[in-house]
Amino acid sequence: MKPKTAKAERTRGRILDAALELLRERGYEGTTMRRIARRAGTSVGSAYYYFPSKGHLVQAFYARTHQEHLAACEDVLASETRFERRLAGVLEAKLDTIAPYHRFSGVLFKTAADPESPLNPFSDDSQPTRRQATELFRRVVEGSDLDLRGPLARKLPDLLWSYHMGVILFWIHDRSPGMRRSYRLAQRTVEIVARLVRIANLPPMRPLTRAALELLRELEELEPETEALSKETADVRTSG
Amino acid sequence: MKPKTAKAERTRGRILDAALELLRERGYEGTTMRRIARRAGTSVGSAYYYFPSKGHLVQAFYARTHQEHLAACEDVLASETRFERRLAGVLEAKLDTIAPYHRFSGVLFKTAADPESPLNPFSDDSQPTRRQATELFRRVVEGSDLDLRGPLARKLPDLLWSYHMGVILFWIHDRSPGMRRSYRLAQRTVEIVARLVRIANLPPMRPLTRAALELLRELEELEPETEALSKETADVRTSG
DNA sequence: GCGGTAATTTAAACGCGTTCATTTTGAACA
DNA sequence: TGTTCAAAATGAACGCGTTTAAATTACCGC
Repeated sequence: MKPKTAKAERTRGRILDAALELLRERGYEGTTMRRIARRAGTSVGSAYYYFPSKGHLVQAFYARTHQEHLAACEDVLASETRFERRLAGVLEAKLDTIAPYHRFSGVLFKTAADPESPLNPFSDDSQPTRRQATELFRRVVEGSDLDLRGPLARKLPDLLWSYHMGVILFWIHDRSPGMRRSYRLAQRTVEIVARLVRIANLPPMRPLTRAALELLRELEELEPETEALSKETADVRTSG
Repeated sequence: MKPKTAKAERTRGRILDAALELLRERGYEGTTMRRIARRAGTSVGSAYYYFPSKGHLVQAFYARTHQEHLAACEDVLASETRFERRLAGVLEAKLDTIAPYHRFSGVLFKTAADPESPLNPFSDDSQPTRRQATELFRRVVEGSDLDLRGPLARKLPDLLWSYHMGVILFWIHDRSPGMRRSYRLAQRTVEIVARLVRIANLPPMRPLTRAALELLRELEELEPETEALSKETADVRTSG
């Protein structure tokens, strides 16, 4: 529910602030709806009046860390032109940004695998954040020394986003001090990814590259619903 | 808690049966501990006497579907020798096996991303199941026409297991009728994976392959704890 | 300022997973 | 057969996320 009065605006703000504070201080499980309400000086029902679920509050938390990540990327994206450096810079900035939340990252990120959850990166609720994320990887590619054309150029940002989610999945399970292994994984896989991308369009690899891109295209074609259709086709589907 | 009397054995069995039935009938959320206890003709405390948490009951459910999957793979592993066919057969058998559980798969599999959860495939509780799974992919490779040697041969089963988890992640989010897109993804990526594996040891790809395998080795070296150490090192760590 | 109506706030309630003090059971031994 | 005691079973209780009916508040046209 969007606030419609000035006071409501303030209440909503207090709830969100309380939630973000508590998530930082106590992690996901330690952040209960009752505690959020108490700190915000309101009632639990009020929190639900503005946010449909606890997950939506966490979603706001994600959005904020994503903003921090974007800011942390600006330097490297402005100064580096080598693809490897740009990609590594973005990934390291990401790991730096999310580092404070590692101890409760599991619960925080696990729900991302649940198709019903608002935290799922493919859900409608996450679309703005995800769009911004692939946009970031588009900048990584376009400002780099890679000279790509054709379908690979179009699809690469999405592929890099998926790859970056893989790094995060690894990070979630990383128990090494300072998440050393995750930084190492990022560094080393960046080298490999860059080499793969650079040779993808060379003659010996062309058929394989073509097959992979063709697969992506086909899967998109089979995509059951995109944002625009979902409402109109709902009735059609049930009657068909 | 392990049952120590014949009657206890029966109680434990009734609880497990009730849980598996309900998971099939009503999915994860519909399967409450109270309902499990009622159907088993016992109390909720009793269920907790034998199973530490609801997650451990689900873990038993996993183990059973994995057994079904193994059985469903026997035919193709006995008759086919082409690597592509063996891998595709195993993946299709997997999708077939888990198909009945798709509607509640999200909640069922999401917890796999939580490092604290007993369902996490890297957790100690899941180790037997995971060992069996990589063992399955070892059979896929070893009974095939692939002529591999060296580190790639040793690591390939683990890599295939990770790849297969990726297919499952896709399947969880797949909303197409009959999970068409997932089957298609499996078919097509198998072709790509097979081609990648076959060319990995060819001269032009050697350096890249070597780099990737070196990365795997290094990450294993940094691995913070393996099953054997965890207890002894716990004290050391806290005092260091 | 006032009254009406829509927006906001509240507290109680629900069912959930989990815990625990307590009671009951049953097998081994006298 | 009766006694003992670990094993097994119980149900009330806790805090959680979420829902809801009812009460209160803020705003707008008079």
